[in-house]
Amino acid sequence: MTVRTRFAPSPTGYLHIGGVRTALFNWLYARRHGGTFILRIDDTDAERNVEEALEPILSGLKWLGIDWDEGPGVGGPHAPYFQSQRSAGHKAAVGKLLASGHAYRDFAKPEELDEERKAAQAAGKPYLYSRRFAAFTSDEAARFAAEGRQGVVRLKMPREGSLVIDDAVRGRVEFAWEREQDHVIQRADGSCLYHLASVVDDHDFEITHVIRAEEHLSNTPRQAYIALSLGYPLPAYAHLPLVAEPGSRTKLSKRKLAAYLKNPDFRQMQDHGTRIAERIGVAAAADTFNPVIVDFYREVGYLPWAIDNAMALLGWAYDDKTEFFSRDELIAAFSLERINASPASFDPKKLWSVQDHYMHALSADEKLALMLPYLVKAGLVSSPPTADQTATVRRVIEASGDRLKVSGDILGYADFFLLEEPVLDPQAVAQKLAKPGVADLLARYAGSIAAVTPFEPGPLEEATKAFVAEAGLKLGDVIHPVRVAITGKTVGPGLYDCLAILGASKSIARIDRARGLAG
RNA sequence: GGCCCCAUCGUCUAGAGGCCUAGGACACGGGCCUUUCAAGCCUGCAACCGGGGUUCGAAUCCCCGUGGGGUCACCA
Repeated sequence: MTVRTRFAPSPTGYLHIGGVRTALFNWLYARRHGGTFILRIDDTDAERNVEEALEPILSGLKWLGIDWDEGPGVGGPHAPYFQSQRSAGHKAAVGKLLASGHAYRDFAKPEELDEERKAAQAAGKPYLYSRRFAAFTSDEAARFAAEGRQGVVRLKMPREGSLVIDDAVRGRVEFAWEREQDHVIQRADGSCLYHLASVVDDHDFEITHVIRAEEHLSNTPRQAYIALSLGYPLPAYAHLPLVAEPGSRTKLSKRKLAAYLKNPDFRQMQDHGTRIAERIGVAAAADTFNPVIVDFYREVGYLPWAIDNAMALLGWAYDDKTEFFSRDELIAAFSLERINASPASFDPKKLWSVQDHYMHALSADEKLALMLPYLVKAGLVSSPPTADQTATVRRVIEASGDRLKVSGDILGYADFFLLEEPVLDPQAVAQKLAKPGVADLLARYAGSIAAVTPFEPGPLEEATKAFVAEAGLKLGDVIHPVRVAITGKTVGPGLYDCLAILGASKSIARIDRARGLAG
């Protein structure tokens, strides 16, 4: 049997990080078993701008390297892959269910249903529809319709016995049929609902493994009932643990963003990303740009595989020590058996550290290719960058080392080299420059390095140490004010690197100018 | 509330009856290195929800509590 899995997002306008985990696991399982990974768009709820709402999802998956074998853009033998375009099949299935007595037309009004529900509640009994307005024959249906009632189609759920599924993550799970409601599968307007459509499409697509989040576990009985009634074989089920909020076990939801922002780690990640976004002209409104949404990571310059690797670790582990996997290694290592059953909370710090690890592993040239576009977008280099600019940025990247955690971080490390004048951080100026004697110190230091040749880190270090020794100072006494003088900041690459990258004339000019601000 | 799921350091997890004095990673604390900030190295702190069984032996199996979560739409 060829493994066939699917990810079936609704066009909501953004790709949620929890959805990424579900997509990733489906993809990994298919790849692991030489199977097929299918992308289906569950758009039965007829939204207005499906295309617009779908784009971020498709581009997000592509960016993450989660490629699909069948679906939008690539087609496939079971096209179309949009649920809204498969309604004929859904309606035919409803017809079959009706004909076989597994479903019925129902003419109850919402308020009548409410009444029953309330009565059951008052009696302290579990609610079960009386089927009072069920029409099992066309005569009955005609009579109800004559009363001006509207008909929907409901599942005629069994009222005894139970369903047992063998979930790949949870093991044996049993549901009593009598606890299941007669769910609506077709609306009065003839359109079909998700559960029906999903089961029919899964069967049409020959899906062998339904791998989805745990929130769907309690939907399984009605779906299994539909499948069984239609004579479909049941797929294997694997219900993944929920991706929970940072520091909690509650399902991660985009709607609760305000609460997440109270989490210091989440907040820090958000603020860091927002700072970068603002500099490159990306709209960074918190509700559309935050660490729950994949676009956030792409815009800010995280590495896609870092996100994948980090998400794979949410609810799954290979062993007691391996955490980093290449794409091929992850595929080879992945199995449903090793999925954990308990909810896993999303930890921004952990994601950050995985990102750090992968950024760390990149060569200067690889970083250059990723980071240069950020400088272009921020207007710090021309488009395309000149050879000089590129060379400077490359040196900055080398000098910055592991300080650059995401591609967008280059903005804060390269700007003072690329700008004619550094932007001075007032606090840095107050702390390091505005001290008595600093102006004089800077003048003497500028003089002492003016003649250094070549103007490179090694000789500069020697000259600086000699200067310090002669003046009877500590190294820090010189380095801190000089750093602020030439970069405007207190943090950055090593000072000798900064001087060398900037060059003798610019360095000395900046030191001279900073004397005006010094004490 | 009914049904279902879950329960090991703050977080992600390893652990399928003895390898457990419970391992790893992130975070956190201390130290080294050091011109800032990172990185790196050393080191420390920190968990089996509770109670009953079963067993020579339980984090692991069973039961009962407790706690947390999901779900109960003419949403997906």
